[in-house]
Amino acid sequence: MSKLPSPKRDREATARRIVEAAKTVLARDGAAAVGVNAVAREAGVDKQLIYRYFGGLDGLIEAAGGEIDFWLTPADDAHEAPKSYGTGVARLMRTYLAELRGNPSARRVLAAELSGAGPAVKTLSAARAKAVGRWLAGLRGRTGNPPPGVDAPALNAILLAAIDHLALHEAATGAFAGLDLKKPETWARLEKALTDATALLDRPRAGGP
Amino acid sequence: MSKLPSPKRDREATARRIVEAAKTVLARDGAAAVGVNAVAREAGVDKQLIYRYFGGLDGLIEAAGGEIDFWLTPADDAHEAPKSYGTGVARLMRTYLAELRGNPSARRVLAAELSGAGPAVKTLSAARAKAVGRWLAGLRGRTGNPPPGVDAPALNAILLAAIDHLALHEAATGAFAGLDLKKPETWARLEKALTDATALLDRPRAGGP
DNA sequence: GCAAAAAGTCACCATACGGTGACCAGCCCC
DNA sequence: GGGGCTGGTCACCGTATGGTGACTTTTTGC
Repeated sequence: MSKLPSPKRDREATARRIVEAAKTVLARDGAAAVGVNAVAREAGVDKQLIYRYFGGLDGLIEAAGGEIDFWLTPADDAHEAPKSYGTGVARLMRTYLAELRGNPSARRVLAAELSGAGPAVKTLSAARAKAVGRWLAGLRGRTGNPPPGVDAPALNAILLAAIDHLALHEAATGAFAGLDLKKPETWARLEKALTDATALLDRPRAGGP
Repeated sequence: MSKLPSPKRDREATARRIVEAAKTVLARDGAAAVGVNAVAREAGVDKQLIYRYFGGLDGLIEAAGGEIDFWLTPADDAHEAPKSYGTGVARLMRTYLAELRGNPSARRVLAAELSGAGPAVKTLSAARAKAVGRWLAGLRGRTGNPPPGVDAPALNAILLAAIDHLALHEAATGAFAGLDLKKPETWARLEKALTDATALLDRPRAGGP
């Protein structure tokens, strides 16, 4: 047998385990905790291997960053076409919000981007930006373009930013701007307000008819 | 001379310097950097004093947290009453956005809340929540209440969350949801979209007349 | 079969951290 | 003056980090 490596002493498998451990640590303990020792410990491997295989933490992060789609399981609920661009966005926002609130790992990655900790940031946010872009483009393909005179990208960005921020605050502080984010009814109100805001996407002008 | 303490060996002054140093470190290096050693070094003081005067890091944070209004120089532009609740909120949001974008220390504190690093979070966010609450209440006092049927707190929270998040992303990654946050025209678009969204605050119902 | 290369492990270094105890140096008051 | 008291400093401990060199064990190629 020439090509199949025996189960032990397999470089590729070990490198994979290291990358996986890095993602795990990032998701579980946050960006600040991602270090050579912690990752090696998580992987059950000597940290020396990280230096050998990836040239250090930076290389590891770069390698791991490329694999981070795991946190945006897109939930492509494309099964039926929405009535309008705005209602499509509304549904997408609700889906995204639910996904984010139920996914601590995703929130950790989100927070990591903001903290600006280390070189992980740019690779992570680049990957995420691409995913979000693809996502919105897909929606536009399904529902047609928003009406002219409406700056859909700007409004979408605002809604997404709000969702990200509120989900982050739910986990970090449990409150925001006087709202108790631990109560389910607060989230119902926020969801409704979010949905109402998407109505702006379907008007030719914000001022009304 | 009975009451004036000599320039050295003044407990109150030293304690003040320590608190000041803590705030400086927090604003300059972020929440993760706030530690006994770093603060003592910044204050030019032995860390032992931190334990003696504040009982440790937690006490210090608590003492410093109470003083943190510095980053929300409120810019109380109350000089003239706005036409409606919505336009008042719009102006307030614009002011807040400008303040936040121009104040790196404020952003650091904001990010600190999200990172959930250490015990600083809860005191900080509590102080901030109180300030924001006072702020919005003041506005309501000047412009009257929003029309019924509009969930103003929820929408305000969404707008504030979006502003926070976008300002944070400008500093951390320079982009969000496909928008280039380094270009001034992007911010003009966002400001306009934000302003448009505040129009929802003046309608009795989001669905139109 | 055997040597070389590769995979994995161990021991160590310098540094920094949070935390604690002992030690000086002024001040106040009896 | 001579205790106390208190503000301030120094030295140290245990632990954890990032990083490096030397070592052993396995796999591979000839």
